[in-house]
Amino acid sequence: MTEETRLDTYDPSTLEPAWQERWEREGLYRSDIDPERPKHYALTMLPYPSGDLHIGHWYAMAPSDARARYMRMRGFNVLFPMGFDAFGLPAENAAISRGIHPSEWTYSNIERMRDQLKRMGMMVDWRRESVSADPTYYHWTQWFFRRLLEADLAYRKRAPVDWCPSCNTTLAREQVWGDDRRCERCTTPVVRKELSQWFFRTTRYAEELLTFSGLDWPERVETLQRNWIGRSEGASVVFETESGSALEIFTTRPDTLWGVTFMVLAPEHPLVEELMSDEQRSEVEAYIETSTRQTEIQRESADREKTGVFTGGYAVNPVNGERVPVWIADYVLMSYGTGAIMAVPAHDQRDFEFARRFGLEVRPVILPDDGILPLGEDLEAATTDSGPMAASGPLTDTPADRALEATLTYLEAEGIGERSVSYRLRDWLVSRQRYWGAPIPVVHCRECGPVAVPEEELPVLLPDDVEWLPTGESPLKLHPTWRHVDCPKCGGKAERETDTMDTFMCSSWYHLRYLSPDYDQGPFDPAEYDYWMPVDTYTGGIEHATMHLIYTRFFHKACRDLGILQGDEPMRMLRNQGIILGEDSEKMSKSRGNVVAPDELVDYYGTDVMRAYLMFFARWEQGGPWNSRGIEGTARWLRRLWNLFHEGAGDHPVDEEATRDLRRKVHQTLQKVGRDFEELQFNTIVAAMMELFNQMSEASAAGVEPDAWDEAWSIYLRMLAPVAPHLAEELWHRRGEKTSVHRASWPEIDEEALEVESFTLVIQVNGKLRDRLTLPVGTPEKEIRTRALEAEGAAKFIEGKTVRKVIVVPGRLVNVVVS
RNA sequence: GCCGGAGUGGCGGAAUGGUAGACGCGACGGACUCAAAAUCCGUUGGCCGCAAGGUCGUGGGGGUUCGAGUCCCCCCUCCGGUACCA
Repeated sequence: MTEETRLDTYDPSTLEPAWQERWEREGLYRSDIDPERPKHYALTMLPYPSGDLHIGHWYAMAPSDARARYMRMRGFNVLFPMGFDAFGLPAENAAISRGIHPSEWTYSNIERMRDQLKRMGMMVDWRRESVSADPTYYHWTQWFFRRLLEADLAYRKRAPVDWCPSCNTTLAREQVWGDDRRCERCTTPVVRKELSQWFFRTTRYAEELLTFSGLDWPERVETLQRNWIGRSEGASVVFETESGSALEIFTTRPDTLWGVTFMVLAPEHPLVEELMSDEQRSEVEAYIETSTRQTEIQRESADREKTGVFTGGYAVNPVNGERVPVWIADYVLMSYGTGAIMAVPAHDQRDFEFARRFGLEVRPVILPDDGILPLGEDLEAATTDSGPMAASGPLTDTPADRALEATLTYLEAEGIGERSVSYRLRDWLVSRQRYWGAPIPVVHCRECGPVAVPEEELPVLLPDDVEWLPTGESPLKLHPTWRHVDCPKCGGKAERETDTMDTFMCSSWYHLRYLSPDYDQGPFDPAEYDYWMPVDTYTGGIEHATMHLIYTRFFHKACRDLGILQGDEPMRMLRNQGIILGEDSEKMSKSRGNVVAPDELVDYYGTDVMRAYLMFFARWEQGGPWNSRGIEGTARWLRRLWNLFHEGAGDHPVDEEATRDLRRKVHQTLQKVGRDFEELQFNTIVAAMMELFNQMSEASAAGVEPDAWDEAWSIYLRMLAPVAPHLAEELWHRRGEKTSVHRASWPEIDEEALEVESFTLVIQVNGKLRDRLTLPVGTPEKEIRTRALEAEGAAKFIEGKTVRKVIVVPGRLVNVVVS
């Protein structure tokens, strides 16, 4: 190829496919276990095969690929695999609207996207490709489900769940987004439905999921997860009811126990039935009825007026023996804490509003700053005072900073309550009423209840012949024969579970399947696991902070506890790319017509230009609006680079200084590029290389030593290899190299070349820049000082003033303080 | 409301507490061309000035410091998350 293409213009359209073909033929990107070398597992989030590789995919993957390539040149044995998150709704919707089988739709999309990915020039070992819709894959998704079920980490319960009326399926809490509770996929507002569904016990790992030790994750993601998990410390306190049951509540303010004037239960609370008096029965039942209906319609805003009803029952406050009325209200949620609260209207705004609405007593028990306890009826809102406790029996006068601790100690000593922690995190709802997913490997038997499908019968295959009607029922339920089976336990008549699994279950372990996609003795080959795991660099969008990234951490920890794998965390380092917006700064969408089509750009500019521009155009973690003219700059850079390479340094007499300066710049750039690759600061990598290129241009005009020129190119092309792999390879071979630049190692920095003979001394007077001097390195401080004071630009600002102080920063600047 | 993050030229963006605006886009001027495009060279934060130079300048206000885009406090705006979570 080197001969034929020696035409002299940079033509990516011939050069790029030729190299791609050769790399594939030579197996350049195969990664195998090599105990001799340190490993590096680089991973980008599993793409959904939606049909075409869009600019967002490019943005996620091309810079990540450059980073992986850099790590490989640094001597790591790099695994950078790729696959597809192939189950999911769009495939099924295509079936419904166009009559194409979801499988056909999915696999033809995969074909196309695989080609597009190859065209990007990614360093992917395609032998390890995994597709989550393959039976050889979901076999193990089902196997994991079984293991979780055996360990009681999967369970089935009837509960009010979020239902998307457009997707016709339930959703996990994490998949309901925004103020108005919309479906994460299709933005339809969700509704509540009471259904029997499968859940994973993510809450069992709430505490452990809060620690991120040993992880290099963005602070932002950790915060999102912490908030999502929502840990609150407090006390659980038991109130006896007059009907004889124990009513347990959770509170973060046990120090206000003496201010309790009533209790509130969630309408669904199991004790409601027992507590309500005959007189209140009809009213209570009517309230329960309307509150259930209300949540079905839509969740109303938080600031609507409080509603509730008295149950007619009473409980006894364990700290003072007082009899307090028990109410029900929908501002208390069954799904948090114990579904019951003690109400302290004087110090909790929600309780306050409720008390005022229904004429309940308000009793302050925290002294305000003025030291005078107000009357409850005078308050206009719950107080946020932080004075000592008041009217609180034995704890009266306890100062605020000791109040919580003192109360907890008191409660424990008296046997009334104990320290307790509550989490906002809910268990993960994994049932989906859709066809195109991994079937839940369970059989329902009238005699034995839900029974796991035996391991040797896995996978439970999806039948091909199914009606895809958006009925709200699982399509598998409508299949004439599929669901009828014998119970694996008793042999009696039974039915298969017809729901499929949330696709987040598939993506919770794909990084493990990549290790050994053909392995059939288990989900992954332990030898591969031992060598490659954990993932060293994980890249993807921030939108998965509380979905995929919590699920996969939970999954990993659960599997660790089941003895399936080792280690506490699946992904050591995480980085998020931002979003590319349209040129109008709006989110890209077909309806807005602001979508950037990568294929067209690649046709026009080539992959290398595209890759380089994606690295350069914005801060990667931030993203931003696309600028189609900006790409010209990157294209120009590579074209000029091509030209300069072929023009050479020319025949000028050698300029020693230019030569020294060039070598210094080369090694400085090498240092900067290496540092920035480590931190995934892609934009400054390209900027630094452009700067070096500019200096090489100047140096060639000035005249440089051939050895220095040669060295510059040798280093330049290796730095370029991760960014523009095809161009770097082509020029590398044109220099006469016989092996691939992608097998070359990252250049070594020559510390000597970095040394400088002189430096610019900045002279400030009162902090303002007044002059600059070029001085030899090693100029004694005393001389620096005098030279600074005499410097022309500075002198006129010093004249006639008193020099108070002279700050000398060696090798950098002098600041003369005058007055 | 609460929890994060961000505000730097016309634009994208650079800057271990030490020369603000690297690099690129755009714009302007010039060369080449019959012409245009491409390419090449130069200029390009605002204001004052013929110039030398001066002066202002990193959302606003205060502070720490010899010195602040960078650290601290208060505020404003935008973006993201979350929201009757007891």
